[in-house]
Amino acid sequence: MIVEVEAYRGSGDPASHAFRGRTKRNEVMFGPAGHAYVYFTMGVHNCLNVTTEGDGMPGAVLIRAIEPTEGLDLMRRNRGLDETRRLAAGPGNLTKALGIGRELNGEDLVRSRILFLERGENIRGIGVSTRVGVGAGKSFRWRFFARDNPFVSKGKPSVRSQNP
DNA sequence: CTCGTGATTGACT
DNA sequence: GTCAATCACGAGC
Repeated sequence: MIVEVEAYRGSGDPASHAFRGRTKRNEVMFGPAGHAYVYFTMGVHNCLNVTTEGDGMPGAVLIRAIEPTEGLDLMRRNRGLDETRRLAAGPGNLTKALGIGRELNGEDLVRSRILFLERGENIRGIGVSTRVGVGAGKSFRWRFFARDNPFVSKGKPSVRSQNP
């Protein structure tokens, strides 16, 4: 169950990979909505996004944390960690737990049998904050998370914010 | 618990 | 050459 996400857009969002236009890395952000955008960062981690907008309008939602509900053993093995609360708390941890790599970049999440989303219960009590790891000047309050859910990551939002 | 720091690849300027 | 949509770990409180 997804418990923490952040939104990114190309136009008017300096923190977005797509802010300065189309590149080899970010091209799936410019494609149709509902595809996986997987990128590698900090020399170590992959991060999973779901594209939005589409039709030449770049956009994506970064999946930052999930509450594991099944496949716990596999996730523990992938992470080399026992503690359930931290298995998939944080975008890098999440992709490692689920075994998601850049080979899934561009995957059609509507049609794929490998990677897809299912509808679950609506989450009650959604918190809003600035995005994690984004410079203060670029920080819209576009992080959304399940309040009081222990599986949300411990990343610190930046202090200042401005919503367009 | 919080804070500071190093790791390590590759995309972009 | 710069630096990033991060994480783990160790020191200190």
